[in-house]
Amino acid sequence: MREEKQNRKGLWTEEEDRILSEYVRVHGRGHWNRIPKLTGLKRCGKSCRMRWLNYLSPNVKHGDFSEEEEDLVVRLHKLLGNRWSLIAGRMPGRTDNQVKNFWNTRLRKKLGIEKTKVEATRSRSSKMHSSGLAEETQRILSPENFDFERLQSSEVTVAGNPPNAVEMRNEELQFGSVEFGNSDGFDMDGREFLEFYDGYPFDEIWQN
DNA sequence: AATTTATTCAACCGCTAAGAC
DNA sequence: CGTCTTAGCGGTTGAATAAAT
Repeated sequence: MREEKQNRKGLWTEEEDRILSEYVRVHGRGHWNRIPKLTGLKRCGKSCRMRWLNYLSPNVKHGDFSEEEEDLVVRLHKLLGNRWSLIAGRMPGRTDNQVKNFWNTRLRKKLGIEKTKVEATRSRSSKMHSSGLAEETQRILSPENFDFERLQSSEVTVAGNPPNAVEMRNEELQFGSVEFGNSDGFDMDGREFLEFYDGYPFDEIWQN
């Protein structure tokens, strides 16, 4: 018995957006795959979740990235690699998808970055929680790979409020201790470095 | 003006972690 | 414990649009 529950794919129509927005307004976010049943929307839960988080949510900022945002993406990518969600978590109003697209289409070209080298593709949290981030941070912060003078002589400004960790649950994030340039007596852990790096008190960012 | 080629980015897919039961 | 469901991440695709020919 082939039920006719063929879900739609492709771009969302205004009507579909309206239905999804109304559902979220009434029921809140979550339990996305109830939506097709409750609303008759011909979209799978995963698609609904994505559409809300990346487009319909009022937290999402639309339009081109500003100069400041671009600068921040460059810096954070240098520090964190292709961890788009982490980067987006530090960019108010921007989603991981937006950051990823922006990097791959505009910045990669602009910065003259060739193919995908063996670049920090840390897939996912298990690695972030354990030694993965510490290792990666070590690598990036090593004197060969990082220009501290340039970093220290520049200012980081971010429009809007400090990014919060809502929907990200990054408060569990832990940074391994990082030592670099023992010769110049530079010594901070990853947490201290991030504070230094973008000028926000760590707790302000990572605890909601 | 028509056709081809390149660019953009919304959306998809597979996979994994975490949670529910 | 195991199995099922839900949430989340990042690489990749392809339709829509723009630029080039």
